[in-house]
Amino acid sequence: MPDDFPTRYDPHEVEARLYPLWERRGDWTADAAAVREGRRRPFVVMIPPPNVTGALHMGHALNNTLQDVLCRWRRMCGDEVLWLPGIDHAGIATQAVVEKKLLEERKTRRVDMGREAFLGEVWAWKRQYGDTILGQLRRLGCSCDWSRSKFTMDPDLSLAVRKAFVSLFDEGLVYRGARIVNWDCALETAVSDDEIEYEDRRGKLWHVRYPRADGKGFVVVATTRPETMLGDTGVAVHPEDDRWRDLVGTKVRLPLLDREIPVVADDSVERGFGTGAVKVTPGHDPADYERGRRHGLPVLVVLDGKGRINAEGGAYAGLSREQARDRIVKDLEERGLLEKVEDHPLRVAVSDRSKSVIEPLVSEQWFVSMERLAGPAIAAVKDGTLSFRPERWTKVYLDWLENVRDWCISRQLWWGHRIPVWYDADGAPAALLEDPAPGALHPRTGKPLVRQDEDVLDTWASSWLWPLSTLGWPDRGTEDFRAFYPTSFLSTAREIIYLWVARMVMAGYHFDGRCPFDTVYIHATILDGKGRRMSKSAGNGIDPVDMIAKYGADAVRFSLVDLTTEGQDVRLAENRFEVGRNFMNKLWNAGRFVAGAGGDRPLPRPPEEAFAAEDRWILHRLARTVEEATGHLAGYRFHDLARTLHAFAWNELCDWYLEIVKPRLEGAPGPAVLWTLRECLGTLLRLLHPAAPFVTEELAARLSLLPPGVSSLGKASWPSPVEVPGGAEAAAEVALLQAVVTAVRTLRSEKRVGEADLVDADVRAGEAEAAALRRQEAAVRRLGKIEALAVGAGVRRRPRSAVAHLPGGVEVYLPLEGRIDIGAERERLAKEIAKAEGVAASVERKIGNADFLARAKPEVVEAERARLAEAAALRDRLRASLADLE
RNA sequence: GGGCGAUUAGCUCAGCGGUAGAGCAUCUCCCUUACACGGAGAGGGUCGGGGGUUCGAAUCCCUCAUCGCCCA
Repeated sequence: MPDDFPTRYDPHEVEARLYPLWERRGDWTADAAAVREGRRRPFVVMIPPPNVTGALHMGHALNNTLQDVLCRWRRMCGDEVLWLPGIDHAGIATQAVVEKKLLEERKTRRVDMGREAFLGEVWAWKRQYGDTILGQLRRLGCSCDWSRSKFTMDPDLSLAVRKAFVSLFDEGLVYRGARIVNWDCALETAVSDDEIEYEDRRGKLWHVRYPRADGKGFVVVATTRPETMLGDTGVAVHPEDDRWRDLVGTKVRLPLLDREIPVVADDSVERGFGTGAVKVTPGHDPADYERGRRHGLPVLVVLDGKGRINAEGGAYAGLSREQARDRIVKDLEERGLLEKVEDHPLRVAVSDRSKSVIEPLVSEQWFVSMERLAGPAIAAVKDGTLSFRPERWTKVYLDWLENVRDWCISRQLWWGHRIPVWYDADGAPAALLEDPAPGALHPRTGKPLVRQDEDVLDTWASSWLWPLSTLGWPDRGTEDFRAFYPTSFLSTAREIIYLWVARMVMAGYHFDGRCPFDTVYIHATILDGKGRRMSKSAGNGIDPVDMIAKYGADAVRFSLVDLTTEGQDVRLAENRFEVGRNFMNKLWNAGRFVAGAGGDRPLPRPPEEAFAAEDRWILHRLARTVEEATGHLAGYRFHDLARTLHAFAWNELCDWYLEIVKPRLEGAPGPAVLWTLRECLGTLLRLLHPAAPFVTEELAARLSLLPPGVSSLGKASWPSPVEVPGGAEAAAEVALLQAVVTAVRTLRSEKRVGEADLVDADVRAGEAEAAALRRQEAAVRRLGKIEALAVGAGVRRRPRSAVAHLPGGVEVYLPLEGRIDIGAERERLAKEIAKAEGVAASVERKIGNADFLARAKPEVVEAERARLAEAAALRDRLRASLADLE
């Protein structure tokens, strides 16, 4: 074996060499002209753009592996594939990271340095770290079209965002207003409903006495958040609550601030909660906001952006939420206004980004009115234009769209797309496609524009345009847009079905009139070995880059593909990658073996009659494998794909074909065996190439398995099944060979006869089987380590020989006198007889059942009859064997 | 509170109406000239509990239990 074909596959050298070669050669650069001229069908995938702040995690590794598998496959099928990569500016997350860094390193806050300077810092940060994750995708082997890589804040994509905003504004679908929003006090910005999560916490329920204005005692209200009483503008009771009926329309005095507030009746009040009377704080509670609106109560906001009590809070102004609560509770207690305190479980809203407790508060924000946009997105799945895999995610998508709420799109941040709205001195807004010149006038009011809106847009306001904007929209006439839009396939995580997928569909329909993709594949969630989500904070993550370093990219990819069953979550422990690594090494060695046997040079296909039975068999199996693998890919059945290829390569090609054929490879091997080996290996490498691009490419090159004029496996055509004359008959012959060899091996192992010990074997079989076995005699003897093999219908069992009973009446005898423990043998046979009797009896019962005969499908009945015959025959033969033993 | 998913060999999971499967782990043997990241063989499951439909259920329906995710 040549030294340059080491016994172990070294992924790192191969990966480091091949990837840059592929990329430099532009193998994945999509050709719009080929599509426009009708030469190729497009297959377009938009990468879910990872955050600039991000590093590759297992979810990315899985998602992008699956996308790459499909892209590489479709490319081999002759499609013009565009897999467009890019990054998302991730407004909140990125700004938070940079702010933190500045504070730590320079003790500077963004407000101290100003907007311009701060944005300069973020851009610098983006330039430094922005491509990290894209580099990691390269290590994974992703075949993205890097020439078209995009960033959501690129000028062209920013223009798209601006265009989208202005047109929505002009259509009246975007509006500004004071609404209750989720306020993140740490990041000092509003966030959307979809960017918060809920946590169960232990809290308290404070029962507070609100004195009646008429001096006749108190109304006791229960609250989990006493500090918000500073913003109370009413007390509400249920209209049919007899306890409070006479109170409706009167007033109570708000303690501590000594403000008179009305008691109103509202049927949203839960009578069973506390005393049935609740405080109404329209400025700081979504339900109270609605109640306040119904009853015309004023809205008081008592917190500032950092969550501190503002001037409305009188003596409490300047205190944090927590301090204010303590002080207020203490003050109430001192005044005898605290009736009782109970433990009370509650769910608090927490910001996804900062993990700080969300403060609902009323503030002026921009909203997108969603209902009209949702209509076509709903229709798309109902009429089949858009489908989800697995299908059940459709419901999740529909549920959200059918109950969609308006989308708060303004963020009090600096990093992002600045809202393209200017105001005149009266505060009338104008949304403009281009920055106005100094002194420009408001297009509607004619007054000078004096200032631009300070806020930026939610990051999703650019992501939802991703398929459109990356291809040139708002210019729908670009070559790329005309060739590649709408796209084909989107693979993403379930948690962004609404955040991203639904919104992309809405944007697609609204701005272009078409659905942006036709298939949405929701990939598995990766959990740790104990079934928990992997997360940085839990410290239970497995870093894919580490795994690639340790096991190789192909091993990681193949393992992930193998783990991907339809929609099921994946519990991932590190040793799962050994499956992939071991398989890659197996392949490598199969290649090494074929090369060593002289199979590394192309040769013409020999005439049909040159092929031996095992050649026809393996080629027949290869054709089935091609069929199955193709079907699995077309159906997104990734696990099945991996399993099919693994089983063929390992359990058929390596375990049997290579072993059977070894003697034919000694000296000067004939063309049939070499050709068959090359055909199997070459086809297998192509089938595996989408999942494991590196080893397959390397082996194809080393063994000259690339078709003439083709520079890379990725450019070779996807195999089609090639039928083999006599394939099925050859398969039967090899199956018999396998059965006999396996039986001999099992008997030896049971009888403790080592493989070094050659034994004789006698096989009794019918004429057809005997003939087949005689043809395969050399292989049977070699694989079974058999000295002399006697085969025939007349073969009789020699005394004291071990016996194995095979289907079809074939019996294998190993004369091992002296090595057989008669007692143990008797026991074994008795056990097998009992088993055969059990099967026979149960099948007899079944066949004896008239209902079964009448109602079961004929082929099932037939199969059961055959099964009974087989079981009965086996039982009889086993009994005879037992009798022989006595 | 509503929805979705899971519960199959020691572990991780396939199978989803007609004889219970894989990988890993375990046990035995083997460094046989492709591979010990390997080869040969073996053991191991009343398919969460209960009820139903069916000639027949791990597979369909109902119900209970446990775990997980999403939404409110």
